[in-house]
Amino acid sequence: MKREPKPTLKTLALETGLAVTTVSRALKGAPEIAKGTRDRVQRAAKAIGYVPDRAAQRLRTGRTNVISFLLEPHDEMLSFGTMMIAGIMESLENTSFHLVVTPQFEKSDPLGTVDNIIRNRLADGVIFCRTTPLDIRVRMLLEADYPFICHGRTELATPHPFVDFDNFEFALDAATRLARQGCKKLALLNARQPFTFSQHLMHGFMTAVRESGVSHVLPENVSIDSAPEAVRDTAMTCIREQGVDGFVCAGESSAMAVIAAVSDCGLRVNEDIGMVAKQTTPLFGQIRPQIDTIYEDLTAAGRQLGTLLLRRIEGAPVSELQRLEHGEHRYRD
Amino acid sequence: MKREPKPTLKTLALETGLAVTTVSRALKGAPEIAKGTRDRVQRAAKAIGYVPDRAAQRLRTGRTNVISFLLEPHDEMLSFGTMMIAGIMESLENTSFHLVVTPQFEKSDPLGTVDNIIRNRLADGVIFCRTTPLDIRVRMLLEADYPFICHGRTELATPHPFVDFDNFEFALDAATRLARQGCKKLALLNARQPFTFSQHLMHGFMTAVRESGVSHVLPENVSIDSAPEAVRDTAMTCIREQGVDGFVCAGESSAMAVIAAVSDCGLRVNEDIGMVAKQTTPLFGQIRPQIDTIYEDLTAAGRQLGTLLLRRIEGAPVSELQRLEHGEHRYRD
DNA sequence: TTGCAAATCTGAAACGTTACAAATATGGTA
DNA sequence: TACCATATTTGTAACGTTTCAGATTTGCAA
Repeated sequence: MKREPKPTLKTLALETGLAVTTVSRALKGAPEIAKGTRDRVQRAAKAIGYVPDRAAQRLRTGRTNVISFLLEPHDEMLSFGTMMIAGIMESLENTSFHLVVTPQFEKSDPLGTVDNIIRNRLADGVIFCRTTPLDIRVRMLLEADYPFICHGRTELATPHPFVDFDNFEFALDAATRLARQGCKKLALLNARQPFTFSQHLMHGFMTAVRESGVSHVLPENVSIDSAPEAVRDTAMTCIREQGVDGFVCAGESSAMAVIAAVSDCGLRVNEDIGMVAKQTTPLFGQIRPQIDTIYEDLTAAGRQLGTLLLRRIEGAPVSELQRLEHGEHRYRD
Repeated sequence: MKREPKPTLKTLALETGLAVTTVSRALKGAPEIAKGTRDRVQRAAKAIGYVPDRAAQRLRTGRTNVISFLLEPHDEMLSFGTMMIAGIMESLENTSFHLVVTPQFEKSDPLGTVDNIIRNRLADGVIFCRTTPLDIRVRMLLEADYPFICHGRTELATPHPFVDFDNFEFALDAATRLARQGCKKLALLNARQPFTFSQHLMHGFMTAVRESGVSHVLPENVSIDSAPEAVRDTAMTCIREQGVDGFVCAGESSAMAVIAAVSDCGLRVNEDIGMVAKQTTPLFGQIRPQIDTIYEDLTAAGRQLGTLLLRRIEGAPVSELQRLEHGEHRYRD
């Protein structure tokens, strides 16, 4: 690998006849460096294309200029990761931060992953998703006073930065709409138990059920993380054996499975069986028959997560770093 | 942020009564360190949870222990990124490498991104996708003799590592199948021109068309990157005005758009209009009506990319670092 | 002219690691 | 016992940056 020596502060010092220290300070615009010198150094730096060495900076200052994003690679929603990442990247543009994606296989203890980051100062801040009510990662990071932000809320007493989607509202609106459409028995295809947002979904769903007086079913063996085949089978059982005529789907994947189930039952979506699903990709608007959806913008969420985390790193108070986003109705009519 | 001082080589040296140098070499199992000493040091390291400081190593050795993955965040196939990343991560497990995702907005010059990586040695190796026949990134990296691997091939004279999917074969098989099913006029929903694999697709498609004597259409205003609405409109035009009765879809998103188009024309997929699509997510198996697909395993591709790149970094010859993967037929019968 | 504060600039040390040359210990042979 | 080769360990320097304390220069009042 060819390597013409990279320009360093020393190069610049030689070039300008100044001391390394002076060059360093001039580049970051320190006020005790004469204006003329500052300009001269900065011009020289631009000219030879100087960029500070991250490793050296990191070694010296302890700042890594890295944001670590914990990703469960086999997430049910494949597009989830990319959209989040796209958003985070946008928020990091024009900063010196790099985005490191750290695998967090669910079975392998999240503890180890986070502990590793904390103890070896692998990042200046951490972002993660799929938050649980008593999330161990949140507890560890709070304990270490390490900057982080998560997608989803916890039930912990200590407030912490988060970005969440209002899943209560989503499920409430969705179920209410189905009831208004005349559905008599609703099913909720929920997220997996451990995640906080599954409780929000459930709560919203049950509130609507109660308010509108319809009956309901909560399939237990299956979640939006389950294999689509399993979801489809469960949905068919709901339809055939339990008289369900309306589904609230918390994910696109399970929505497709429900559509498949309806079709495989010889019934028609919307006509015979009502559906409202959460939509997170534009793609889903092309599904036929079209269904009512409520849109969650994950790229925007990623952008928020990144932006707020940067603020957190700069020391902003937690109270300014909490966001609850709302869904956008995309109903057919 | 609480910081109990991280154990370093010095800590270990004090603890064991050895010199820092000795500790360093003992930890990497250098043969000139007495067996007993090595064991002692390694045990001590384990005990206090010593992990070498990445910044210091990087500064000293020039090795970054970083793989940079160039990602176009607004890719047409949202799941693409996550699946690739999942694969790359798997290949990096149990190595000291971290995965840095570097944004590569298509309009913003890829030149800058790659040049930055090369000049500032931001990574030990680079992975990217959406390769073009005369890909500028490939040329720059070859020129700099910088380790990299790409998803897709080029037409450059210098051989280089790659992992590609046999899109020629895919399009050939898909079109042939449609012709056998009795379709008379086929359309190819291709990738965008600039990418090498669009030529492979075209070539495979045309070969099948020629061999089976059917007629064909190559919609030009639209690609698998286009908005689904545009694809759908084009597909409807194909069906209504050009008599197309079979589609080869190079992507899931456009496949859904075609299904929508067929449905919106009041026709039935498979019965009236034949389709074969490339499938890259399990989700797509739930689409109704079911359609014939050929499966491309992107996670496996990511795994390959990572593994081969690591070999490249270790100096393996290019000839061992080229792979062409084949699709897996998922036909309905 | 002298003195002194303010304005600029500089040198040395340190972050944690590895490479190199050199020092010491060990064992065996003359 | 003296000596040398081998085995093992050590000290120093360097990677590129920032920080700290200190050095030099400048301008101006006395």
